[in-house]
Amino acid sequence: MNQVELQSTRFRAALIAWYRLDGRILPWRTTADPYRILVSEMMLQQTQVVTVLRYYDRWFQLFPTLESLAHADESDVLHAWQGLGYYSRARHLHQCARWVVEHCGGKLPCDIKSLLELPGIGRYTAGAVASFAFNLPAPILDANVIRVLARLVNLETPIDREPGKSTLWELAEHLVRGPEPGTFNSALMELGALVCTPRAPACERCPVKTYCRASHPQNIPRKSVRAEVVRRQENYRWIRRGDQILLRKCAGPRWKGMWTLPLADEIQNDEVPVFEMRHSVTRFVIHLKVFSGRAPAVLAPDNSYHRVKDIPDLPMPTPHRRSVDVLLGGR
DNA sequence: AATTCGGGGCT
DNA sequence: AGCCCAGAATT
Ligand code: SF4
Repeated sequence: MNQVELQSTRFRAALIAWYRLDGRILPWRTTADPYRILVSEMMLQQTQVVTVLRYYDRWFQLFPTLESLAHADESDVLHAWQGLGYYSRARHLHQCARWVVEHCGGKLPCDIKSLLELPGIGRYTAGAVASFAFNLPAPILDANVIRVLARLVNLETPIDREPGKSTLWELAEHLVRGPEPGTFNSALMELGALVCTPRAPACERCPVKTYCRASHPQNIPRKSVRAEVVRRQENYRWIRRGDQILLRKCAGPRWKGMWTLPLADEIQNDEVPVFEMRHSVTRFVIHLKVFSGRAPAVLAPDNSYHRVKDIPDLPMPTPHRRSVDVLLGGR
């Protein structure tokens, strides 16, 4: 065994030993069911653990198996995802379930290449399913692992473009080729979540500090400069006809398949909003304003009326759900 | 390679 | 107020 391999072997052992003692018990860590692993990985994309915990268990009450998800209506799937954001994840997960039930006998594939062909599954999620559900030595690279590995090798180039990205993938690929690849990947992520944190890493209690080359870990990872924030205003109408409200079904890509208030095309200077709020979509800060309106003579093709009692069951993005709740509650 | 896609936790 | 988060798809 050469020097590098010897170091790697000890590194893996130290990290896994720490994880067994200090790792958190999370719902998706106490199962090897590929469906449950997949749902957790889809929900956790760009979403913090505490947020996912509010959705995870309820998901399986609604869709206990991959097959039940495959047979569900997209509207119900989006409704269960309501509030989590990045709704294409829900639509892709639904499409994924239908594909696997239709073409794979209801069993998720375990090899990376097949997993990558499924909708919504990229390099990270494929590796996560392969390693967590099937215990295969597939690398993962998420925000936690990026931070840990970049600091370990003191990577000072940007981690969100080449050649930094490939450097990290190769390192992850090398390290996972040891015993218990699934546990190792979990441990790597957990170190990033609990010890090797973004602002102030707790190096003094780090189980792999003797392997770490970062001189100023708080300055790593480095990222490309992000786009400037752009402010936008969006105007909507509150149109009531008896016990019904006019809504619009989004055709996407933003909020595709979900219901919002109908867009207002022209606002007169003297109109005063009946509701307003700010919310953000990545680099956009959106000032949402709702104006009272009259029922249009001709209904736009994507608009339709819905009874007040049915609105809770429609999938709606958070800002519009809040608008409707306030406007209905404040009668 | 750059941009888009949500929403909330945390400092 | 700004940064960050178990990323993927599209352009
Ligand atoms: S020593 Fe510090 S910077 Fe290095 S891996 Fe551990 S926590 Fe992160």
